Amino acid sequence: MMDARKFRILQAIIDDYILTAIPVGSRTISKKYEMGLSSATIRNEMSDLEELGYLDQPHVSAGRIPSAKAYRLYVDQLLQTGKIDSLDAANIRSHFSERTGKMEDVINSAAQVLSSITQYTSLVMTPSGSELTIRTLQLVPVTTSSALLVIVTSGGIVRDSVIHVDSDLDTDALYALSRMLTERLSGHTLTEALVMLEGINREFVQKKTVLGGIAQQVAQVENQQAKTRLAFGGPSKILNFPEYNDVEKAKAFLSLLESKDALLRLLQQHQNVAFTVRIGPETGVPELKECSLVTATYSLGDHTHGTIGVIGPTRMEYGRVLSTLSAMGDQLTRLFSQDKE
Amino acid sequence: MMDARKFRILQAIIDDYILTAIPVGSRTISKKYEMGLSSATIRNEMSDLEELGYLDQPHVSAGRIPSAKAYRLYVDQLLQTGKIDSLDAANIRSHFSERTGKMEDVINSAAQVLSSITQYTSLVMTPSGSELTIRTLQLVPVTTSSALLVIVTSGGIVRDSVIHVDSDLDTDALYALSRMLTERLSGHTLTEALVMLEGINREFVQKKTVLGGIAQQVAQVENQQAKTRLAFGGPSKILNFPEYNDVEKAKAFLSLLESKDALLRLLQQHQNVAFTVRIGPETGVPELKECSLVTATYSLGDHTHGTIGVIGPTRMEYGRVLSTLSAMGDQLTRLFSQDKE
DNA sequence: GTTAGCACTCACGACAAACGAGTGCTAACA
DNA sequence: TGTTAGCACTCGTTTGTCGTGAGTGCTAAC
Repeated sequence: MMDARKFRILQAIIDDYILTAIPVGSRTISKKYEMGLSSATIRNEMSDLEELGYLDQPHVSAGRIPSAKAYRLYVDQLLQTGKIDSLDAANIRSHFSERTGKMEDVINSAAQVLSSITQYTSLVMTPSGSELTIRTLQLVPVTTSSALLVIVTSGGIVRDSVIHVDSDLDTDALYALSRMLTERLSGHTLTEALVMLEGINREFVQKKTVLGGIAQQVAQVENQQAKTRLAFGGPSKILNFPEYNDVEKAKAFLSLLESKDALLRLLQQHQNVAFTVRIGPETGVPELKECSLVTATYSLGDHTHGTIGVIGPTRMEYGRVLSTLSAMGDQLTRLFSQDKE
Repeated sequence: MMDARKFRILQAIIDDYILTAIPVGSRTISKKYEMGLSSATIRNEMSDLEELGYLDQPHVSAGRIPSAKAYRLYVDQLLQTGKIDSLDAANIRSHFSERTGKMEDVINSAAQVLSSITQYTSLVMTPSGSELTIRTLQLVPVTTSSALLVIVTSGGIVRDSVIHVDSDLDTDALYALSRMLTERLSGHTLTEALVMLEGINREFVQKKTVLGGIAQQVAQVENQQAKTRLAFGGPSKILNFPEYNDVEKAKAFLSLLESKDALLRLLQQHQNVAFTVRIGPETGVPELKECSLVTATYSLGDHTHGTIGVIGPTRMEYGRVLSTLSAMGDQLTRLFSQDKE
């Protein structure tokens, strides 16, 4: 039913459609891609391919366009043969030299680079808070009644937020408290830390306000709000593609991006797989039914993984995107493993 | 040449056009806005107004649309009579209750609220670094060779970034250094601090790496990169307006937003004026020649000012936007003056 | 199994006609 | 002298028609 020749033809159709975004006809295939077959033969094969569900026909007098099922086949093939070369590695390294160690800056910068290389909208996500272990806690006075709580976690990730503190705590007292907390909590995950903080809270009742604030903040870091965990690059890049020439569609897409929570959920779905390709309806998000989402992961060295990804039209250059993501993932992994020392 | 009646007619035309975005004809004015005048009279007046440069005519059989000059007159009138009521104050307060003290969070949240109330794209900018005075400096160890430099400035603004440190400095040493630096630099502006750091650097030659890193970072905070100083809300809101139904225009607009530097420059131009209204070409930015930019300022209590603004089509609801900005400015000012204590 | 040929379908662009919103001008009116 | 009714005119928009061409499916011959 699906022999090698059909597959070659399907591949040609997909390649052509990815390039041009216009429905491809039998003549195009027989002439542009040297198959040694006449258009009539191609036509018969295309008819079969349509029956098998790999091709759609916008209307009877137009060419065919690949279905989601076709892209799925195409991508599976791509992943299997593993033609993912890390050619762009050098390119990425050159763009990505600035070594600020702050997590937020890193993911922003990574997203920027990713979208400028791929020319698609890109997403970069930090590991979920619950997987991280604490390295240092420190309180920095801001006003007499508030302080900045800095939490340094494994992989050199820094999170901070302002909390209320009892006003009788001066800089030195805050520092002492910080050292105590660091000593006790260091090496534990945020989830564990939360439990331990309960105990500490009972122990130092007179410091209730601060400790309560800290616990609250740790909890917030744990199920981190979308805003800081997710960065994206080139959101308006989607407008470069003819399938988004419709303003309504564009608005729906951009609005989706603005509500980062939905995206976070999407990226978190398959957090442990090295590569993920979700094509059109496979994303499960109505706004993305004409988009594909390709993701890869990077490692922080200690079993925690972050996710990077690219969103574009279903007729995405999967090969190029996959290899770029792969290279970027490696780069990020290297960056964070350096930090560990 | 420009009597009261003409002005009333012009105002009606502007109001109508702001509402509908379609060229308004003489009949509409005479019927919808009860002028007690026939369409023929209005017609004569409109002809005069066009000659005076207040109205444009897309083509001969269409109605008239207000020119930039007309909006200018309209807005000046608005500002003069000062009909800017802070009606939305309660609304803003309700949206804006969360009191995280971190500057980045505050401006993001403010931008969000602003765009959700006005339904335009909003901008919120922190004061420029050079105006701020230092309150606290603190180093938090991240890895053995890097630390997070936290700079707390006047108004409770917190900036942080990772720097390299000499590896022989442990947590306590970093703390001691932090206290010393805070004691010396506290109360000085960032610009002054830079000069002083040079001196300190000569004094403690053995701490060259850290001090150098700090100086570099202070300098970077001073002419702060756009990324952290500027937040915007609802970037895709512009797509709701028919004048941006063209994908090309939309792309140009969104790309401009993505390069935050250009916007920063624009917002900084009139930093000290309470209100600014720049209409179409007045912005000086080609991409914004069909947009208006309205800004207001908020105060951090100590002579430093931040800017908030709204970008929308030239037919913007100036009155509503101005009063919303005014209310939001007050709210932010109050927020930061609380922080001061 | 492959291919040439041919009738058929149908989106798309061009062109024309009908439409109508809005104008400017003129003449009559208060 | 200012206002208004009336009317011819303009011109963008809408609607309809038609020709064109890309592409198809089917049939028959190789």
